Amino acid sequence: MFKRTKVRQLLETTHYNREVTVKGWVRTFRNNQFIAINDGSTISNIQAVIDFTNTDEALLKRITTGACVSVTGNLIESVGKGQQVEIKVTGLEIIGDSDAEKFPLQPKKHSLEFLREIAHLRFRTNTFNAVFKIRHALAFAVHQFFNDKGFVYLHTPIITSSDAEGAGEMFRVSTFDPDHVPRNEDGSVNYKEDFFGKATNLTVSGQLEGELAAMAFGEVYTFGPTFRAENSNTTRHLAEFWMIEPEMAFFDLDDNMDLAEELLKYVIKYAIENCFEELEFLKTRLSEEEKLKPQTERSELDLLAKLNFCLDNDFERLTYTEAIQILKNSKPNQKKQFKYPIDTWGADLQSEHERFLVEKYFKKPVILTNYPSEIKAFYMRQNEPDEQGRKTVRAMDILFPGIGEIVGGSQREERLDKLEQRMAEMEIPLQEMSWYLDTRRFGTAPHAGFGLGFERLVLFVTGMTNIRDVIPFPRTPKNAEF
RNA sequence: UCCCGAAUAGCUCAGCUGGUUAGAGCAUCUGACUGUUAAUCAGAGGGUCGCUGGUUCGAGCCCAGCUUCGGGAGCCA
Repeated sequence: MFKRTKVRQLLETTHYNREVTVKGWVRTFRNNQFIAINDGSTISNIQAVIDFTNTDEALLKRITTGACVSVTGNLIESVGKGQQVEIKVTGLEIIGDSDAEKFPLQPKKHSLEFLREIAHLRFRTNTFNAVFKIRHALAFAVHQFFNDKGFVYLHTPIITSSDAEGAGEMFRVSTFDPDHVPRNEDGSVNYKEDFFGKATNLTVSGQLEGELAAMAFGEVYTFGPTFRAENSNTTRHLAEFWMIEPEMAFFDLDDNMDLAEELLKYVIKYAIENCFEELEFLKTRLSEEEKLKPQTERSELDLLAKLNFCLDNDFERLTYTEAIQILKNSKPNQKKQFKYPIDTWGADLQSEHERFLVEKYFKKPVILTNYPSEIKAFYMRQNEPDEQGRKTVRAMDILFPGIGEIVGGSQREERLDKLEQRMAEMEIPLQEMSWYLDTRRFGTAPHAGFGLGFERLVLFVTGMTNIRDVIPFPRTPKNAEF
C-alpha cells in the first residue's frame, strides 16, 4: 500500500518522474483520458492521464463525476497546456462509484439556491471549498488573536435558564412529552418536573457569563453557537449562528472599539495571507457575477481590493447624534428618498440609513457610538445627559458595507445603583439576575465587551451575499435539513 | 411577521392574446473522435407544468387559497 500524496503538494513540486498515489473525487473526465481529481487539499485539481487503449472499458465507464478514485502513476511535467504537472496513470482503483445519472453536481455552474438544497454535496464545489476554507482560517485567526493577547477562551453554557437578556426570542429546551405537559393546579406549566427543574432555553448570548469571568481573568472571550428563534427571513440572519464575545475588565468604550477594529483587521489580514488562492477564486467568481448587473449596481472595488481597503483605513468613528445630523442634512433625506425620514433625535436607525452612512457617505466601515439609552440594552453604561437632557449609553455598533451591523458592543454599567435602577425601569427581574449583580456588589470594575457575528464576518471576507452560504448547514425558519 | 417576485425535464431557462402533439442549452445514455481544459461531433431517452380548488367548450397560461424558494423591510450578530 502506497501512501497517498495530497494534491496541494503535487501541484507545488517540480520533483518529477516519481511514482505517486492520489486519492480524491472526480470532477470531470474529459476525452476519455483526462481525469480532473480534487482531494480538498487545494481548490485546484490535478490531472491524471489514463491510457484508455490499454484500460478495461468497464473500468473507464466507472470514472464518473463524483466518483472517489485512487490513482497511482508517474508524476510528470504536463505534456499539454493548462497545467504544470500531471500523473501518467499506471493504476486506477474506484474507491466509491458515483452513478452519473443520479449525482446532482455537473461540471458546470450551479445556482447557489440549488446548491443550498444539496448542502451535503456542495462542499465538493470550488466555491464552497473556498468559502469553508476561509471560514476555518478566520476561526483559527480569532483564537490566535486572542491567545496572543492573553485572553482566556471561555465556554459559556448553551442551555440557560435566564430569560432576562432581552436579546430576542428563545428556543425552549425541555424533555417534556409535548402531548402530556405537567401542569400546576392553576393550569400553568409545572417546570419543576422538567429536566432542569425550571424553564430552560438555548443561549442567545454568552455575554453575561462572560462578564462574570472577566471579573477574575481580566480578559476573556467566547466563541460558540448562539440561537435566536426570531422569524427572520433575510440574507443576514440565522436561527443558529456563531458569535465571538470578548469581555474585558478595565476597558472603556474607546479601548473596546480599538480592540474590535484590531481584531477585524487581524483576521482579515490572516485570511488574505493564508487563503490567497481561495480569495482569488471568489474574487473572479464575484466579478463575473457583477458583469451581469447594471453598471450602477456594480461595486467599485473587487473583493481583494475591498479587503485591503478595509485594512488600510481607520474605521470612521462617530456618535449617534453626529450620525443623525449627517443623515438629516443628507440628500436622500432632503429629497425624501428615505422610506423612514430622519427628523427627530432618538429614533433607531433603519438599515437604509446605515447603508447610506457606510456605502455612500463614508465609504468604509463605520463605528457608531453613544446611542439613545431608550433603544439599547439595560447593561450598557449610562452617560451623563447632555445639555439638552438627552440620555445616551456607551454603546458601539460596527457597520460594514453590504453587511450592516457586524459588531454590537458597549461599555457595561458597573455601578450597582445605576444598573439596578435601569433594570427596574425595563422590568427585568432583579432576583433572577442576582448572580449577575454580584459582580457589581463584590469588587466591581469598569469593563466592556462586544459580540461579533462570525457568519457576517465570513460573508464580508468571502464576498458571498447570503448568510446561508457561509455556514455548512444553515438553520433558518422552516429549514433544519441535514 | 410584512411587502414584492418566482415555481415548467436532473440543472439553467423559453413558452405569444387561453387552443389541439410543451421547447432549447447543459447534464445523462448510445456511437464516433482521442492532448482535453465546463472537450468536440452525431443520435436517443427524459415532463403529474409546486399543491388544492375554481372560471372556461378548452388552463402551463386567468382567479383564489396553501406550500416552498428568492429579494427587500422589521428583529439583530
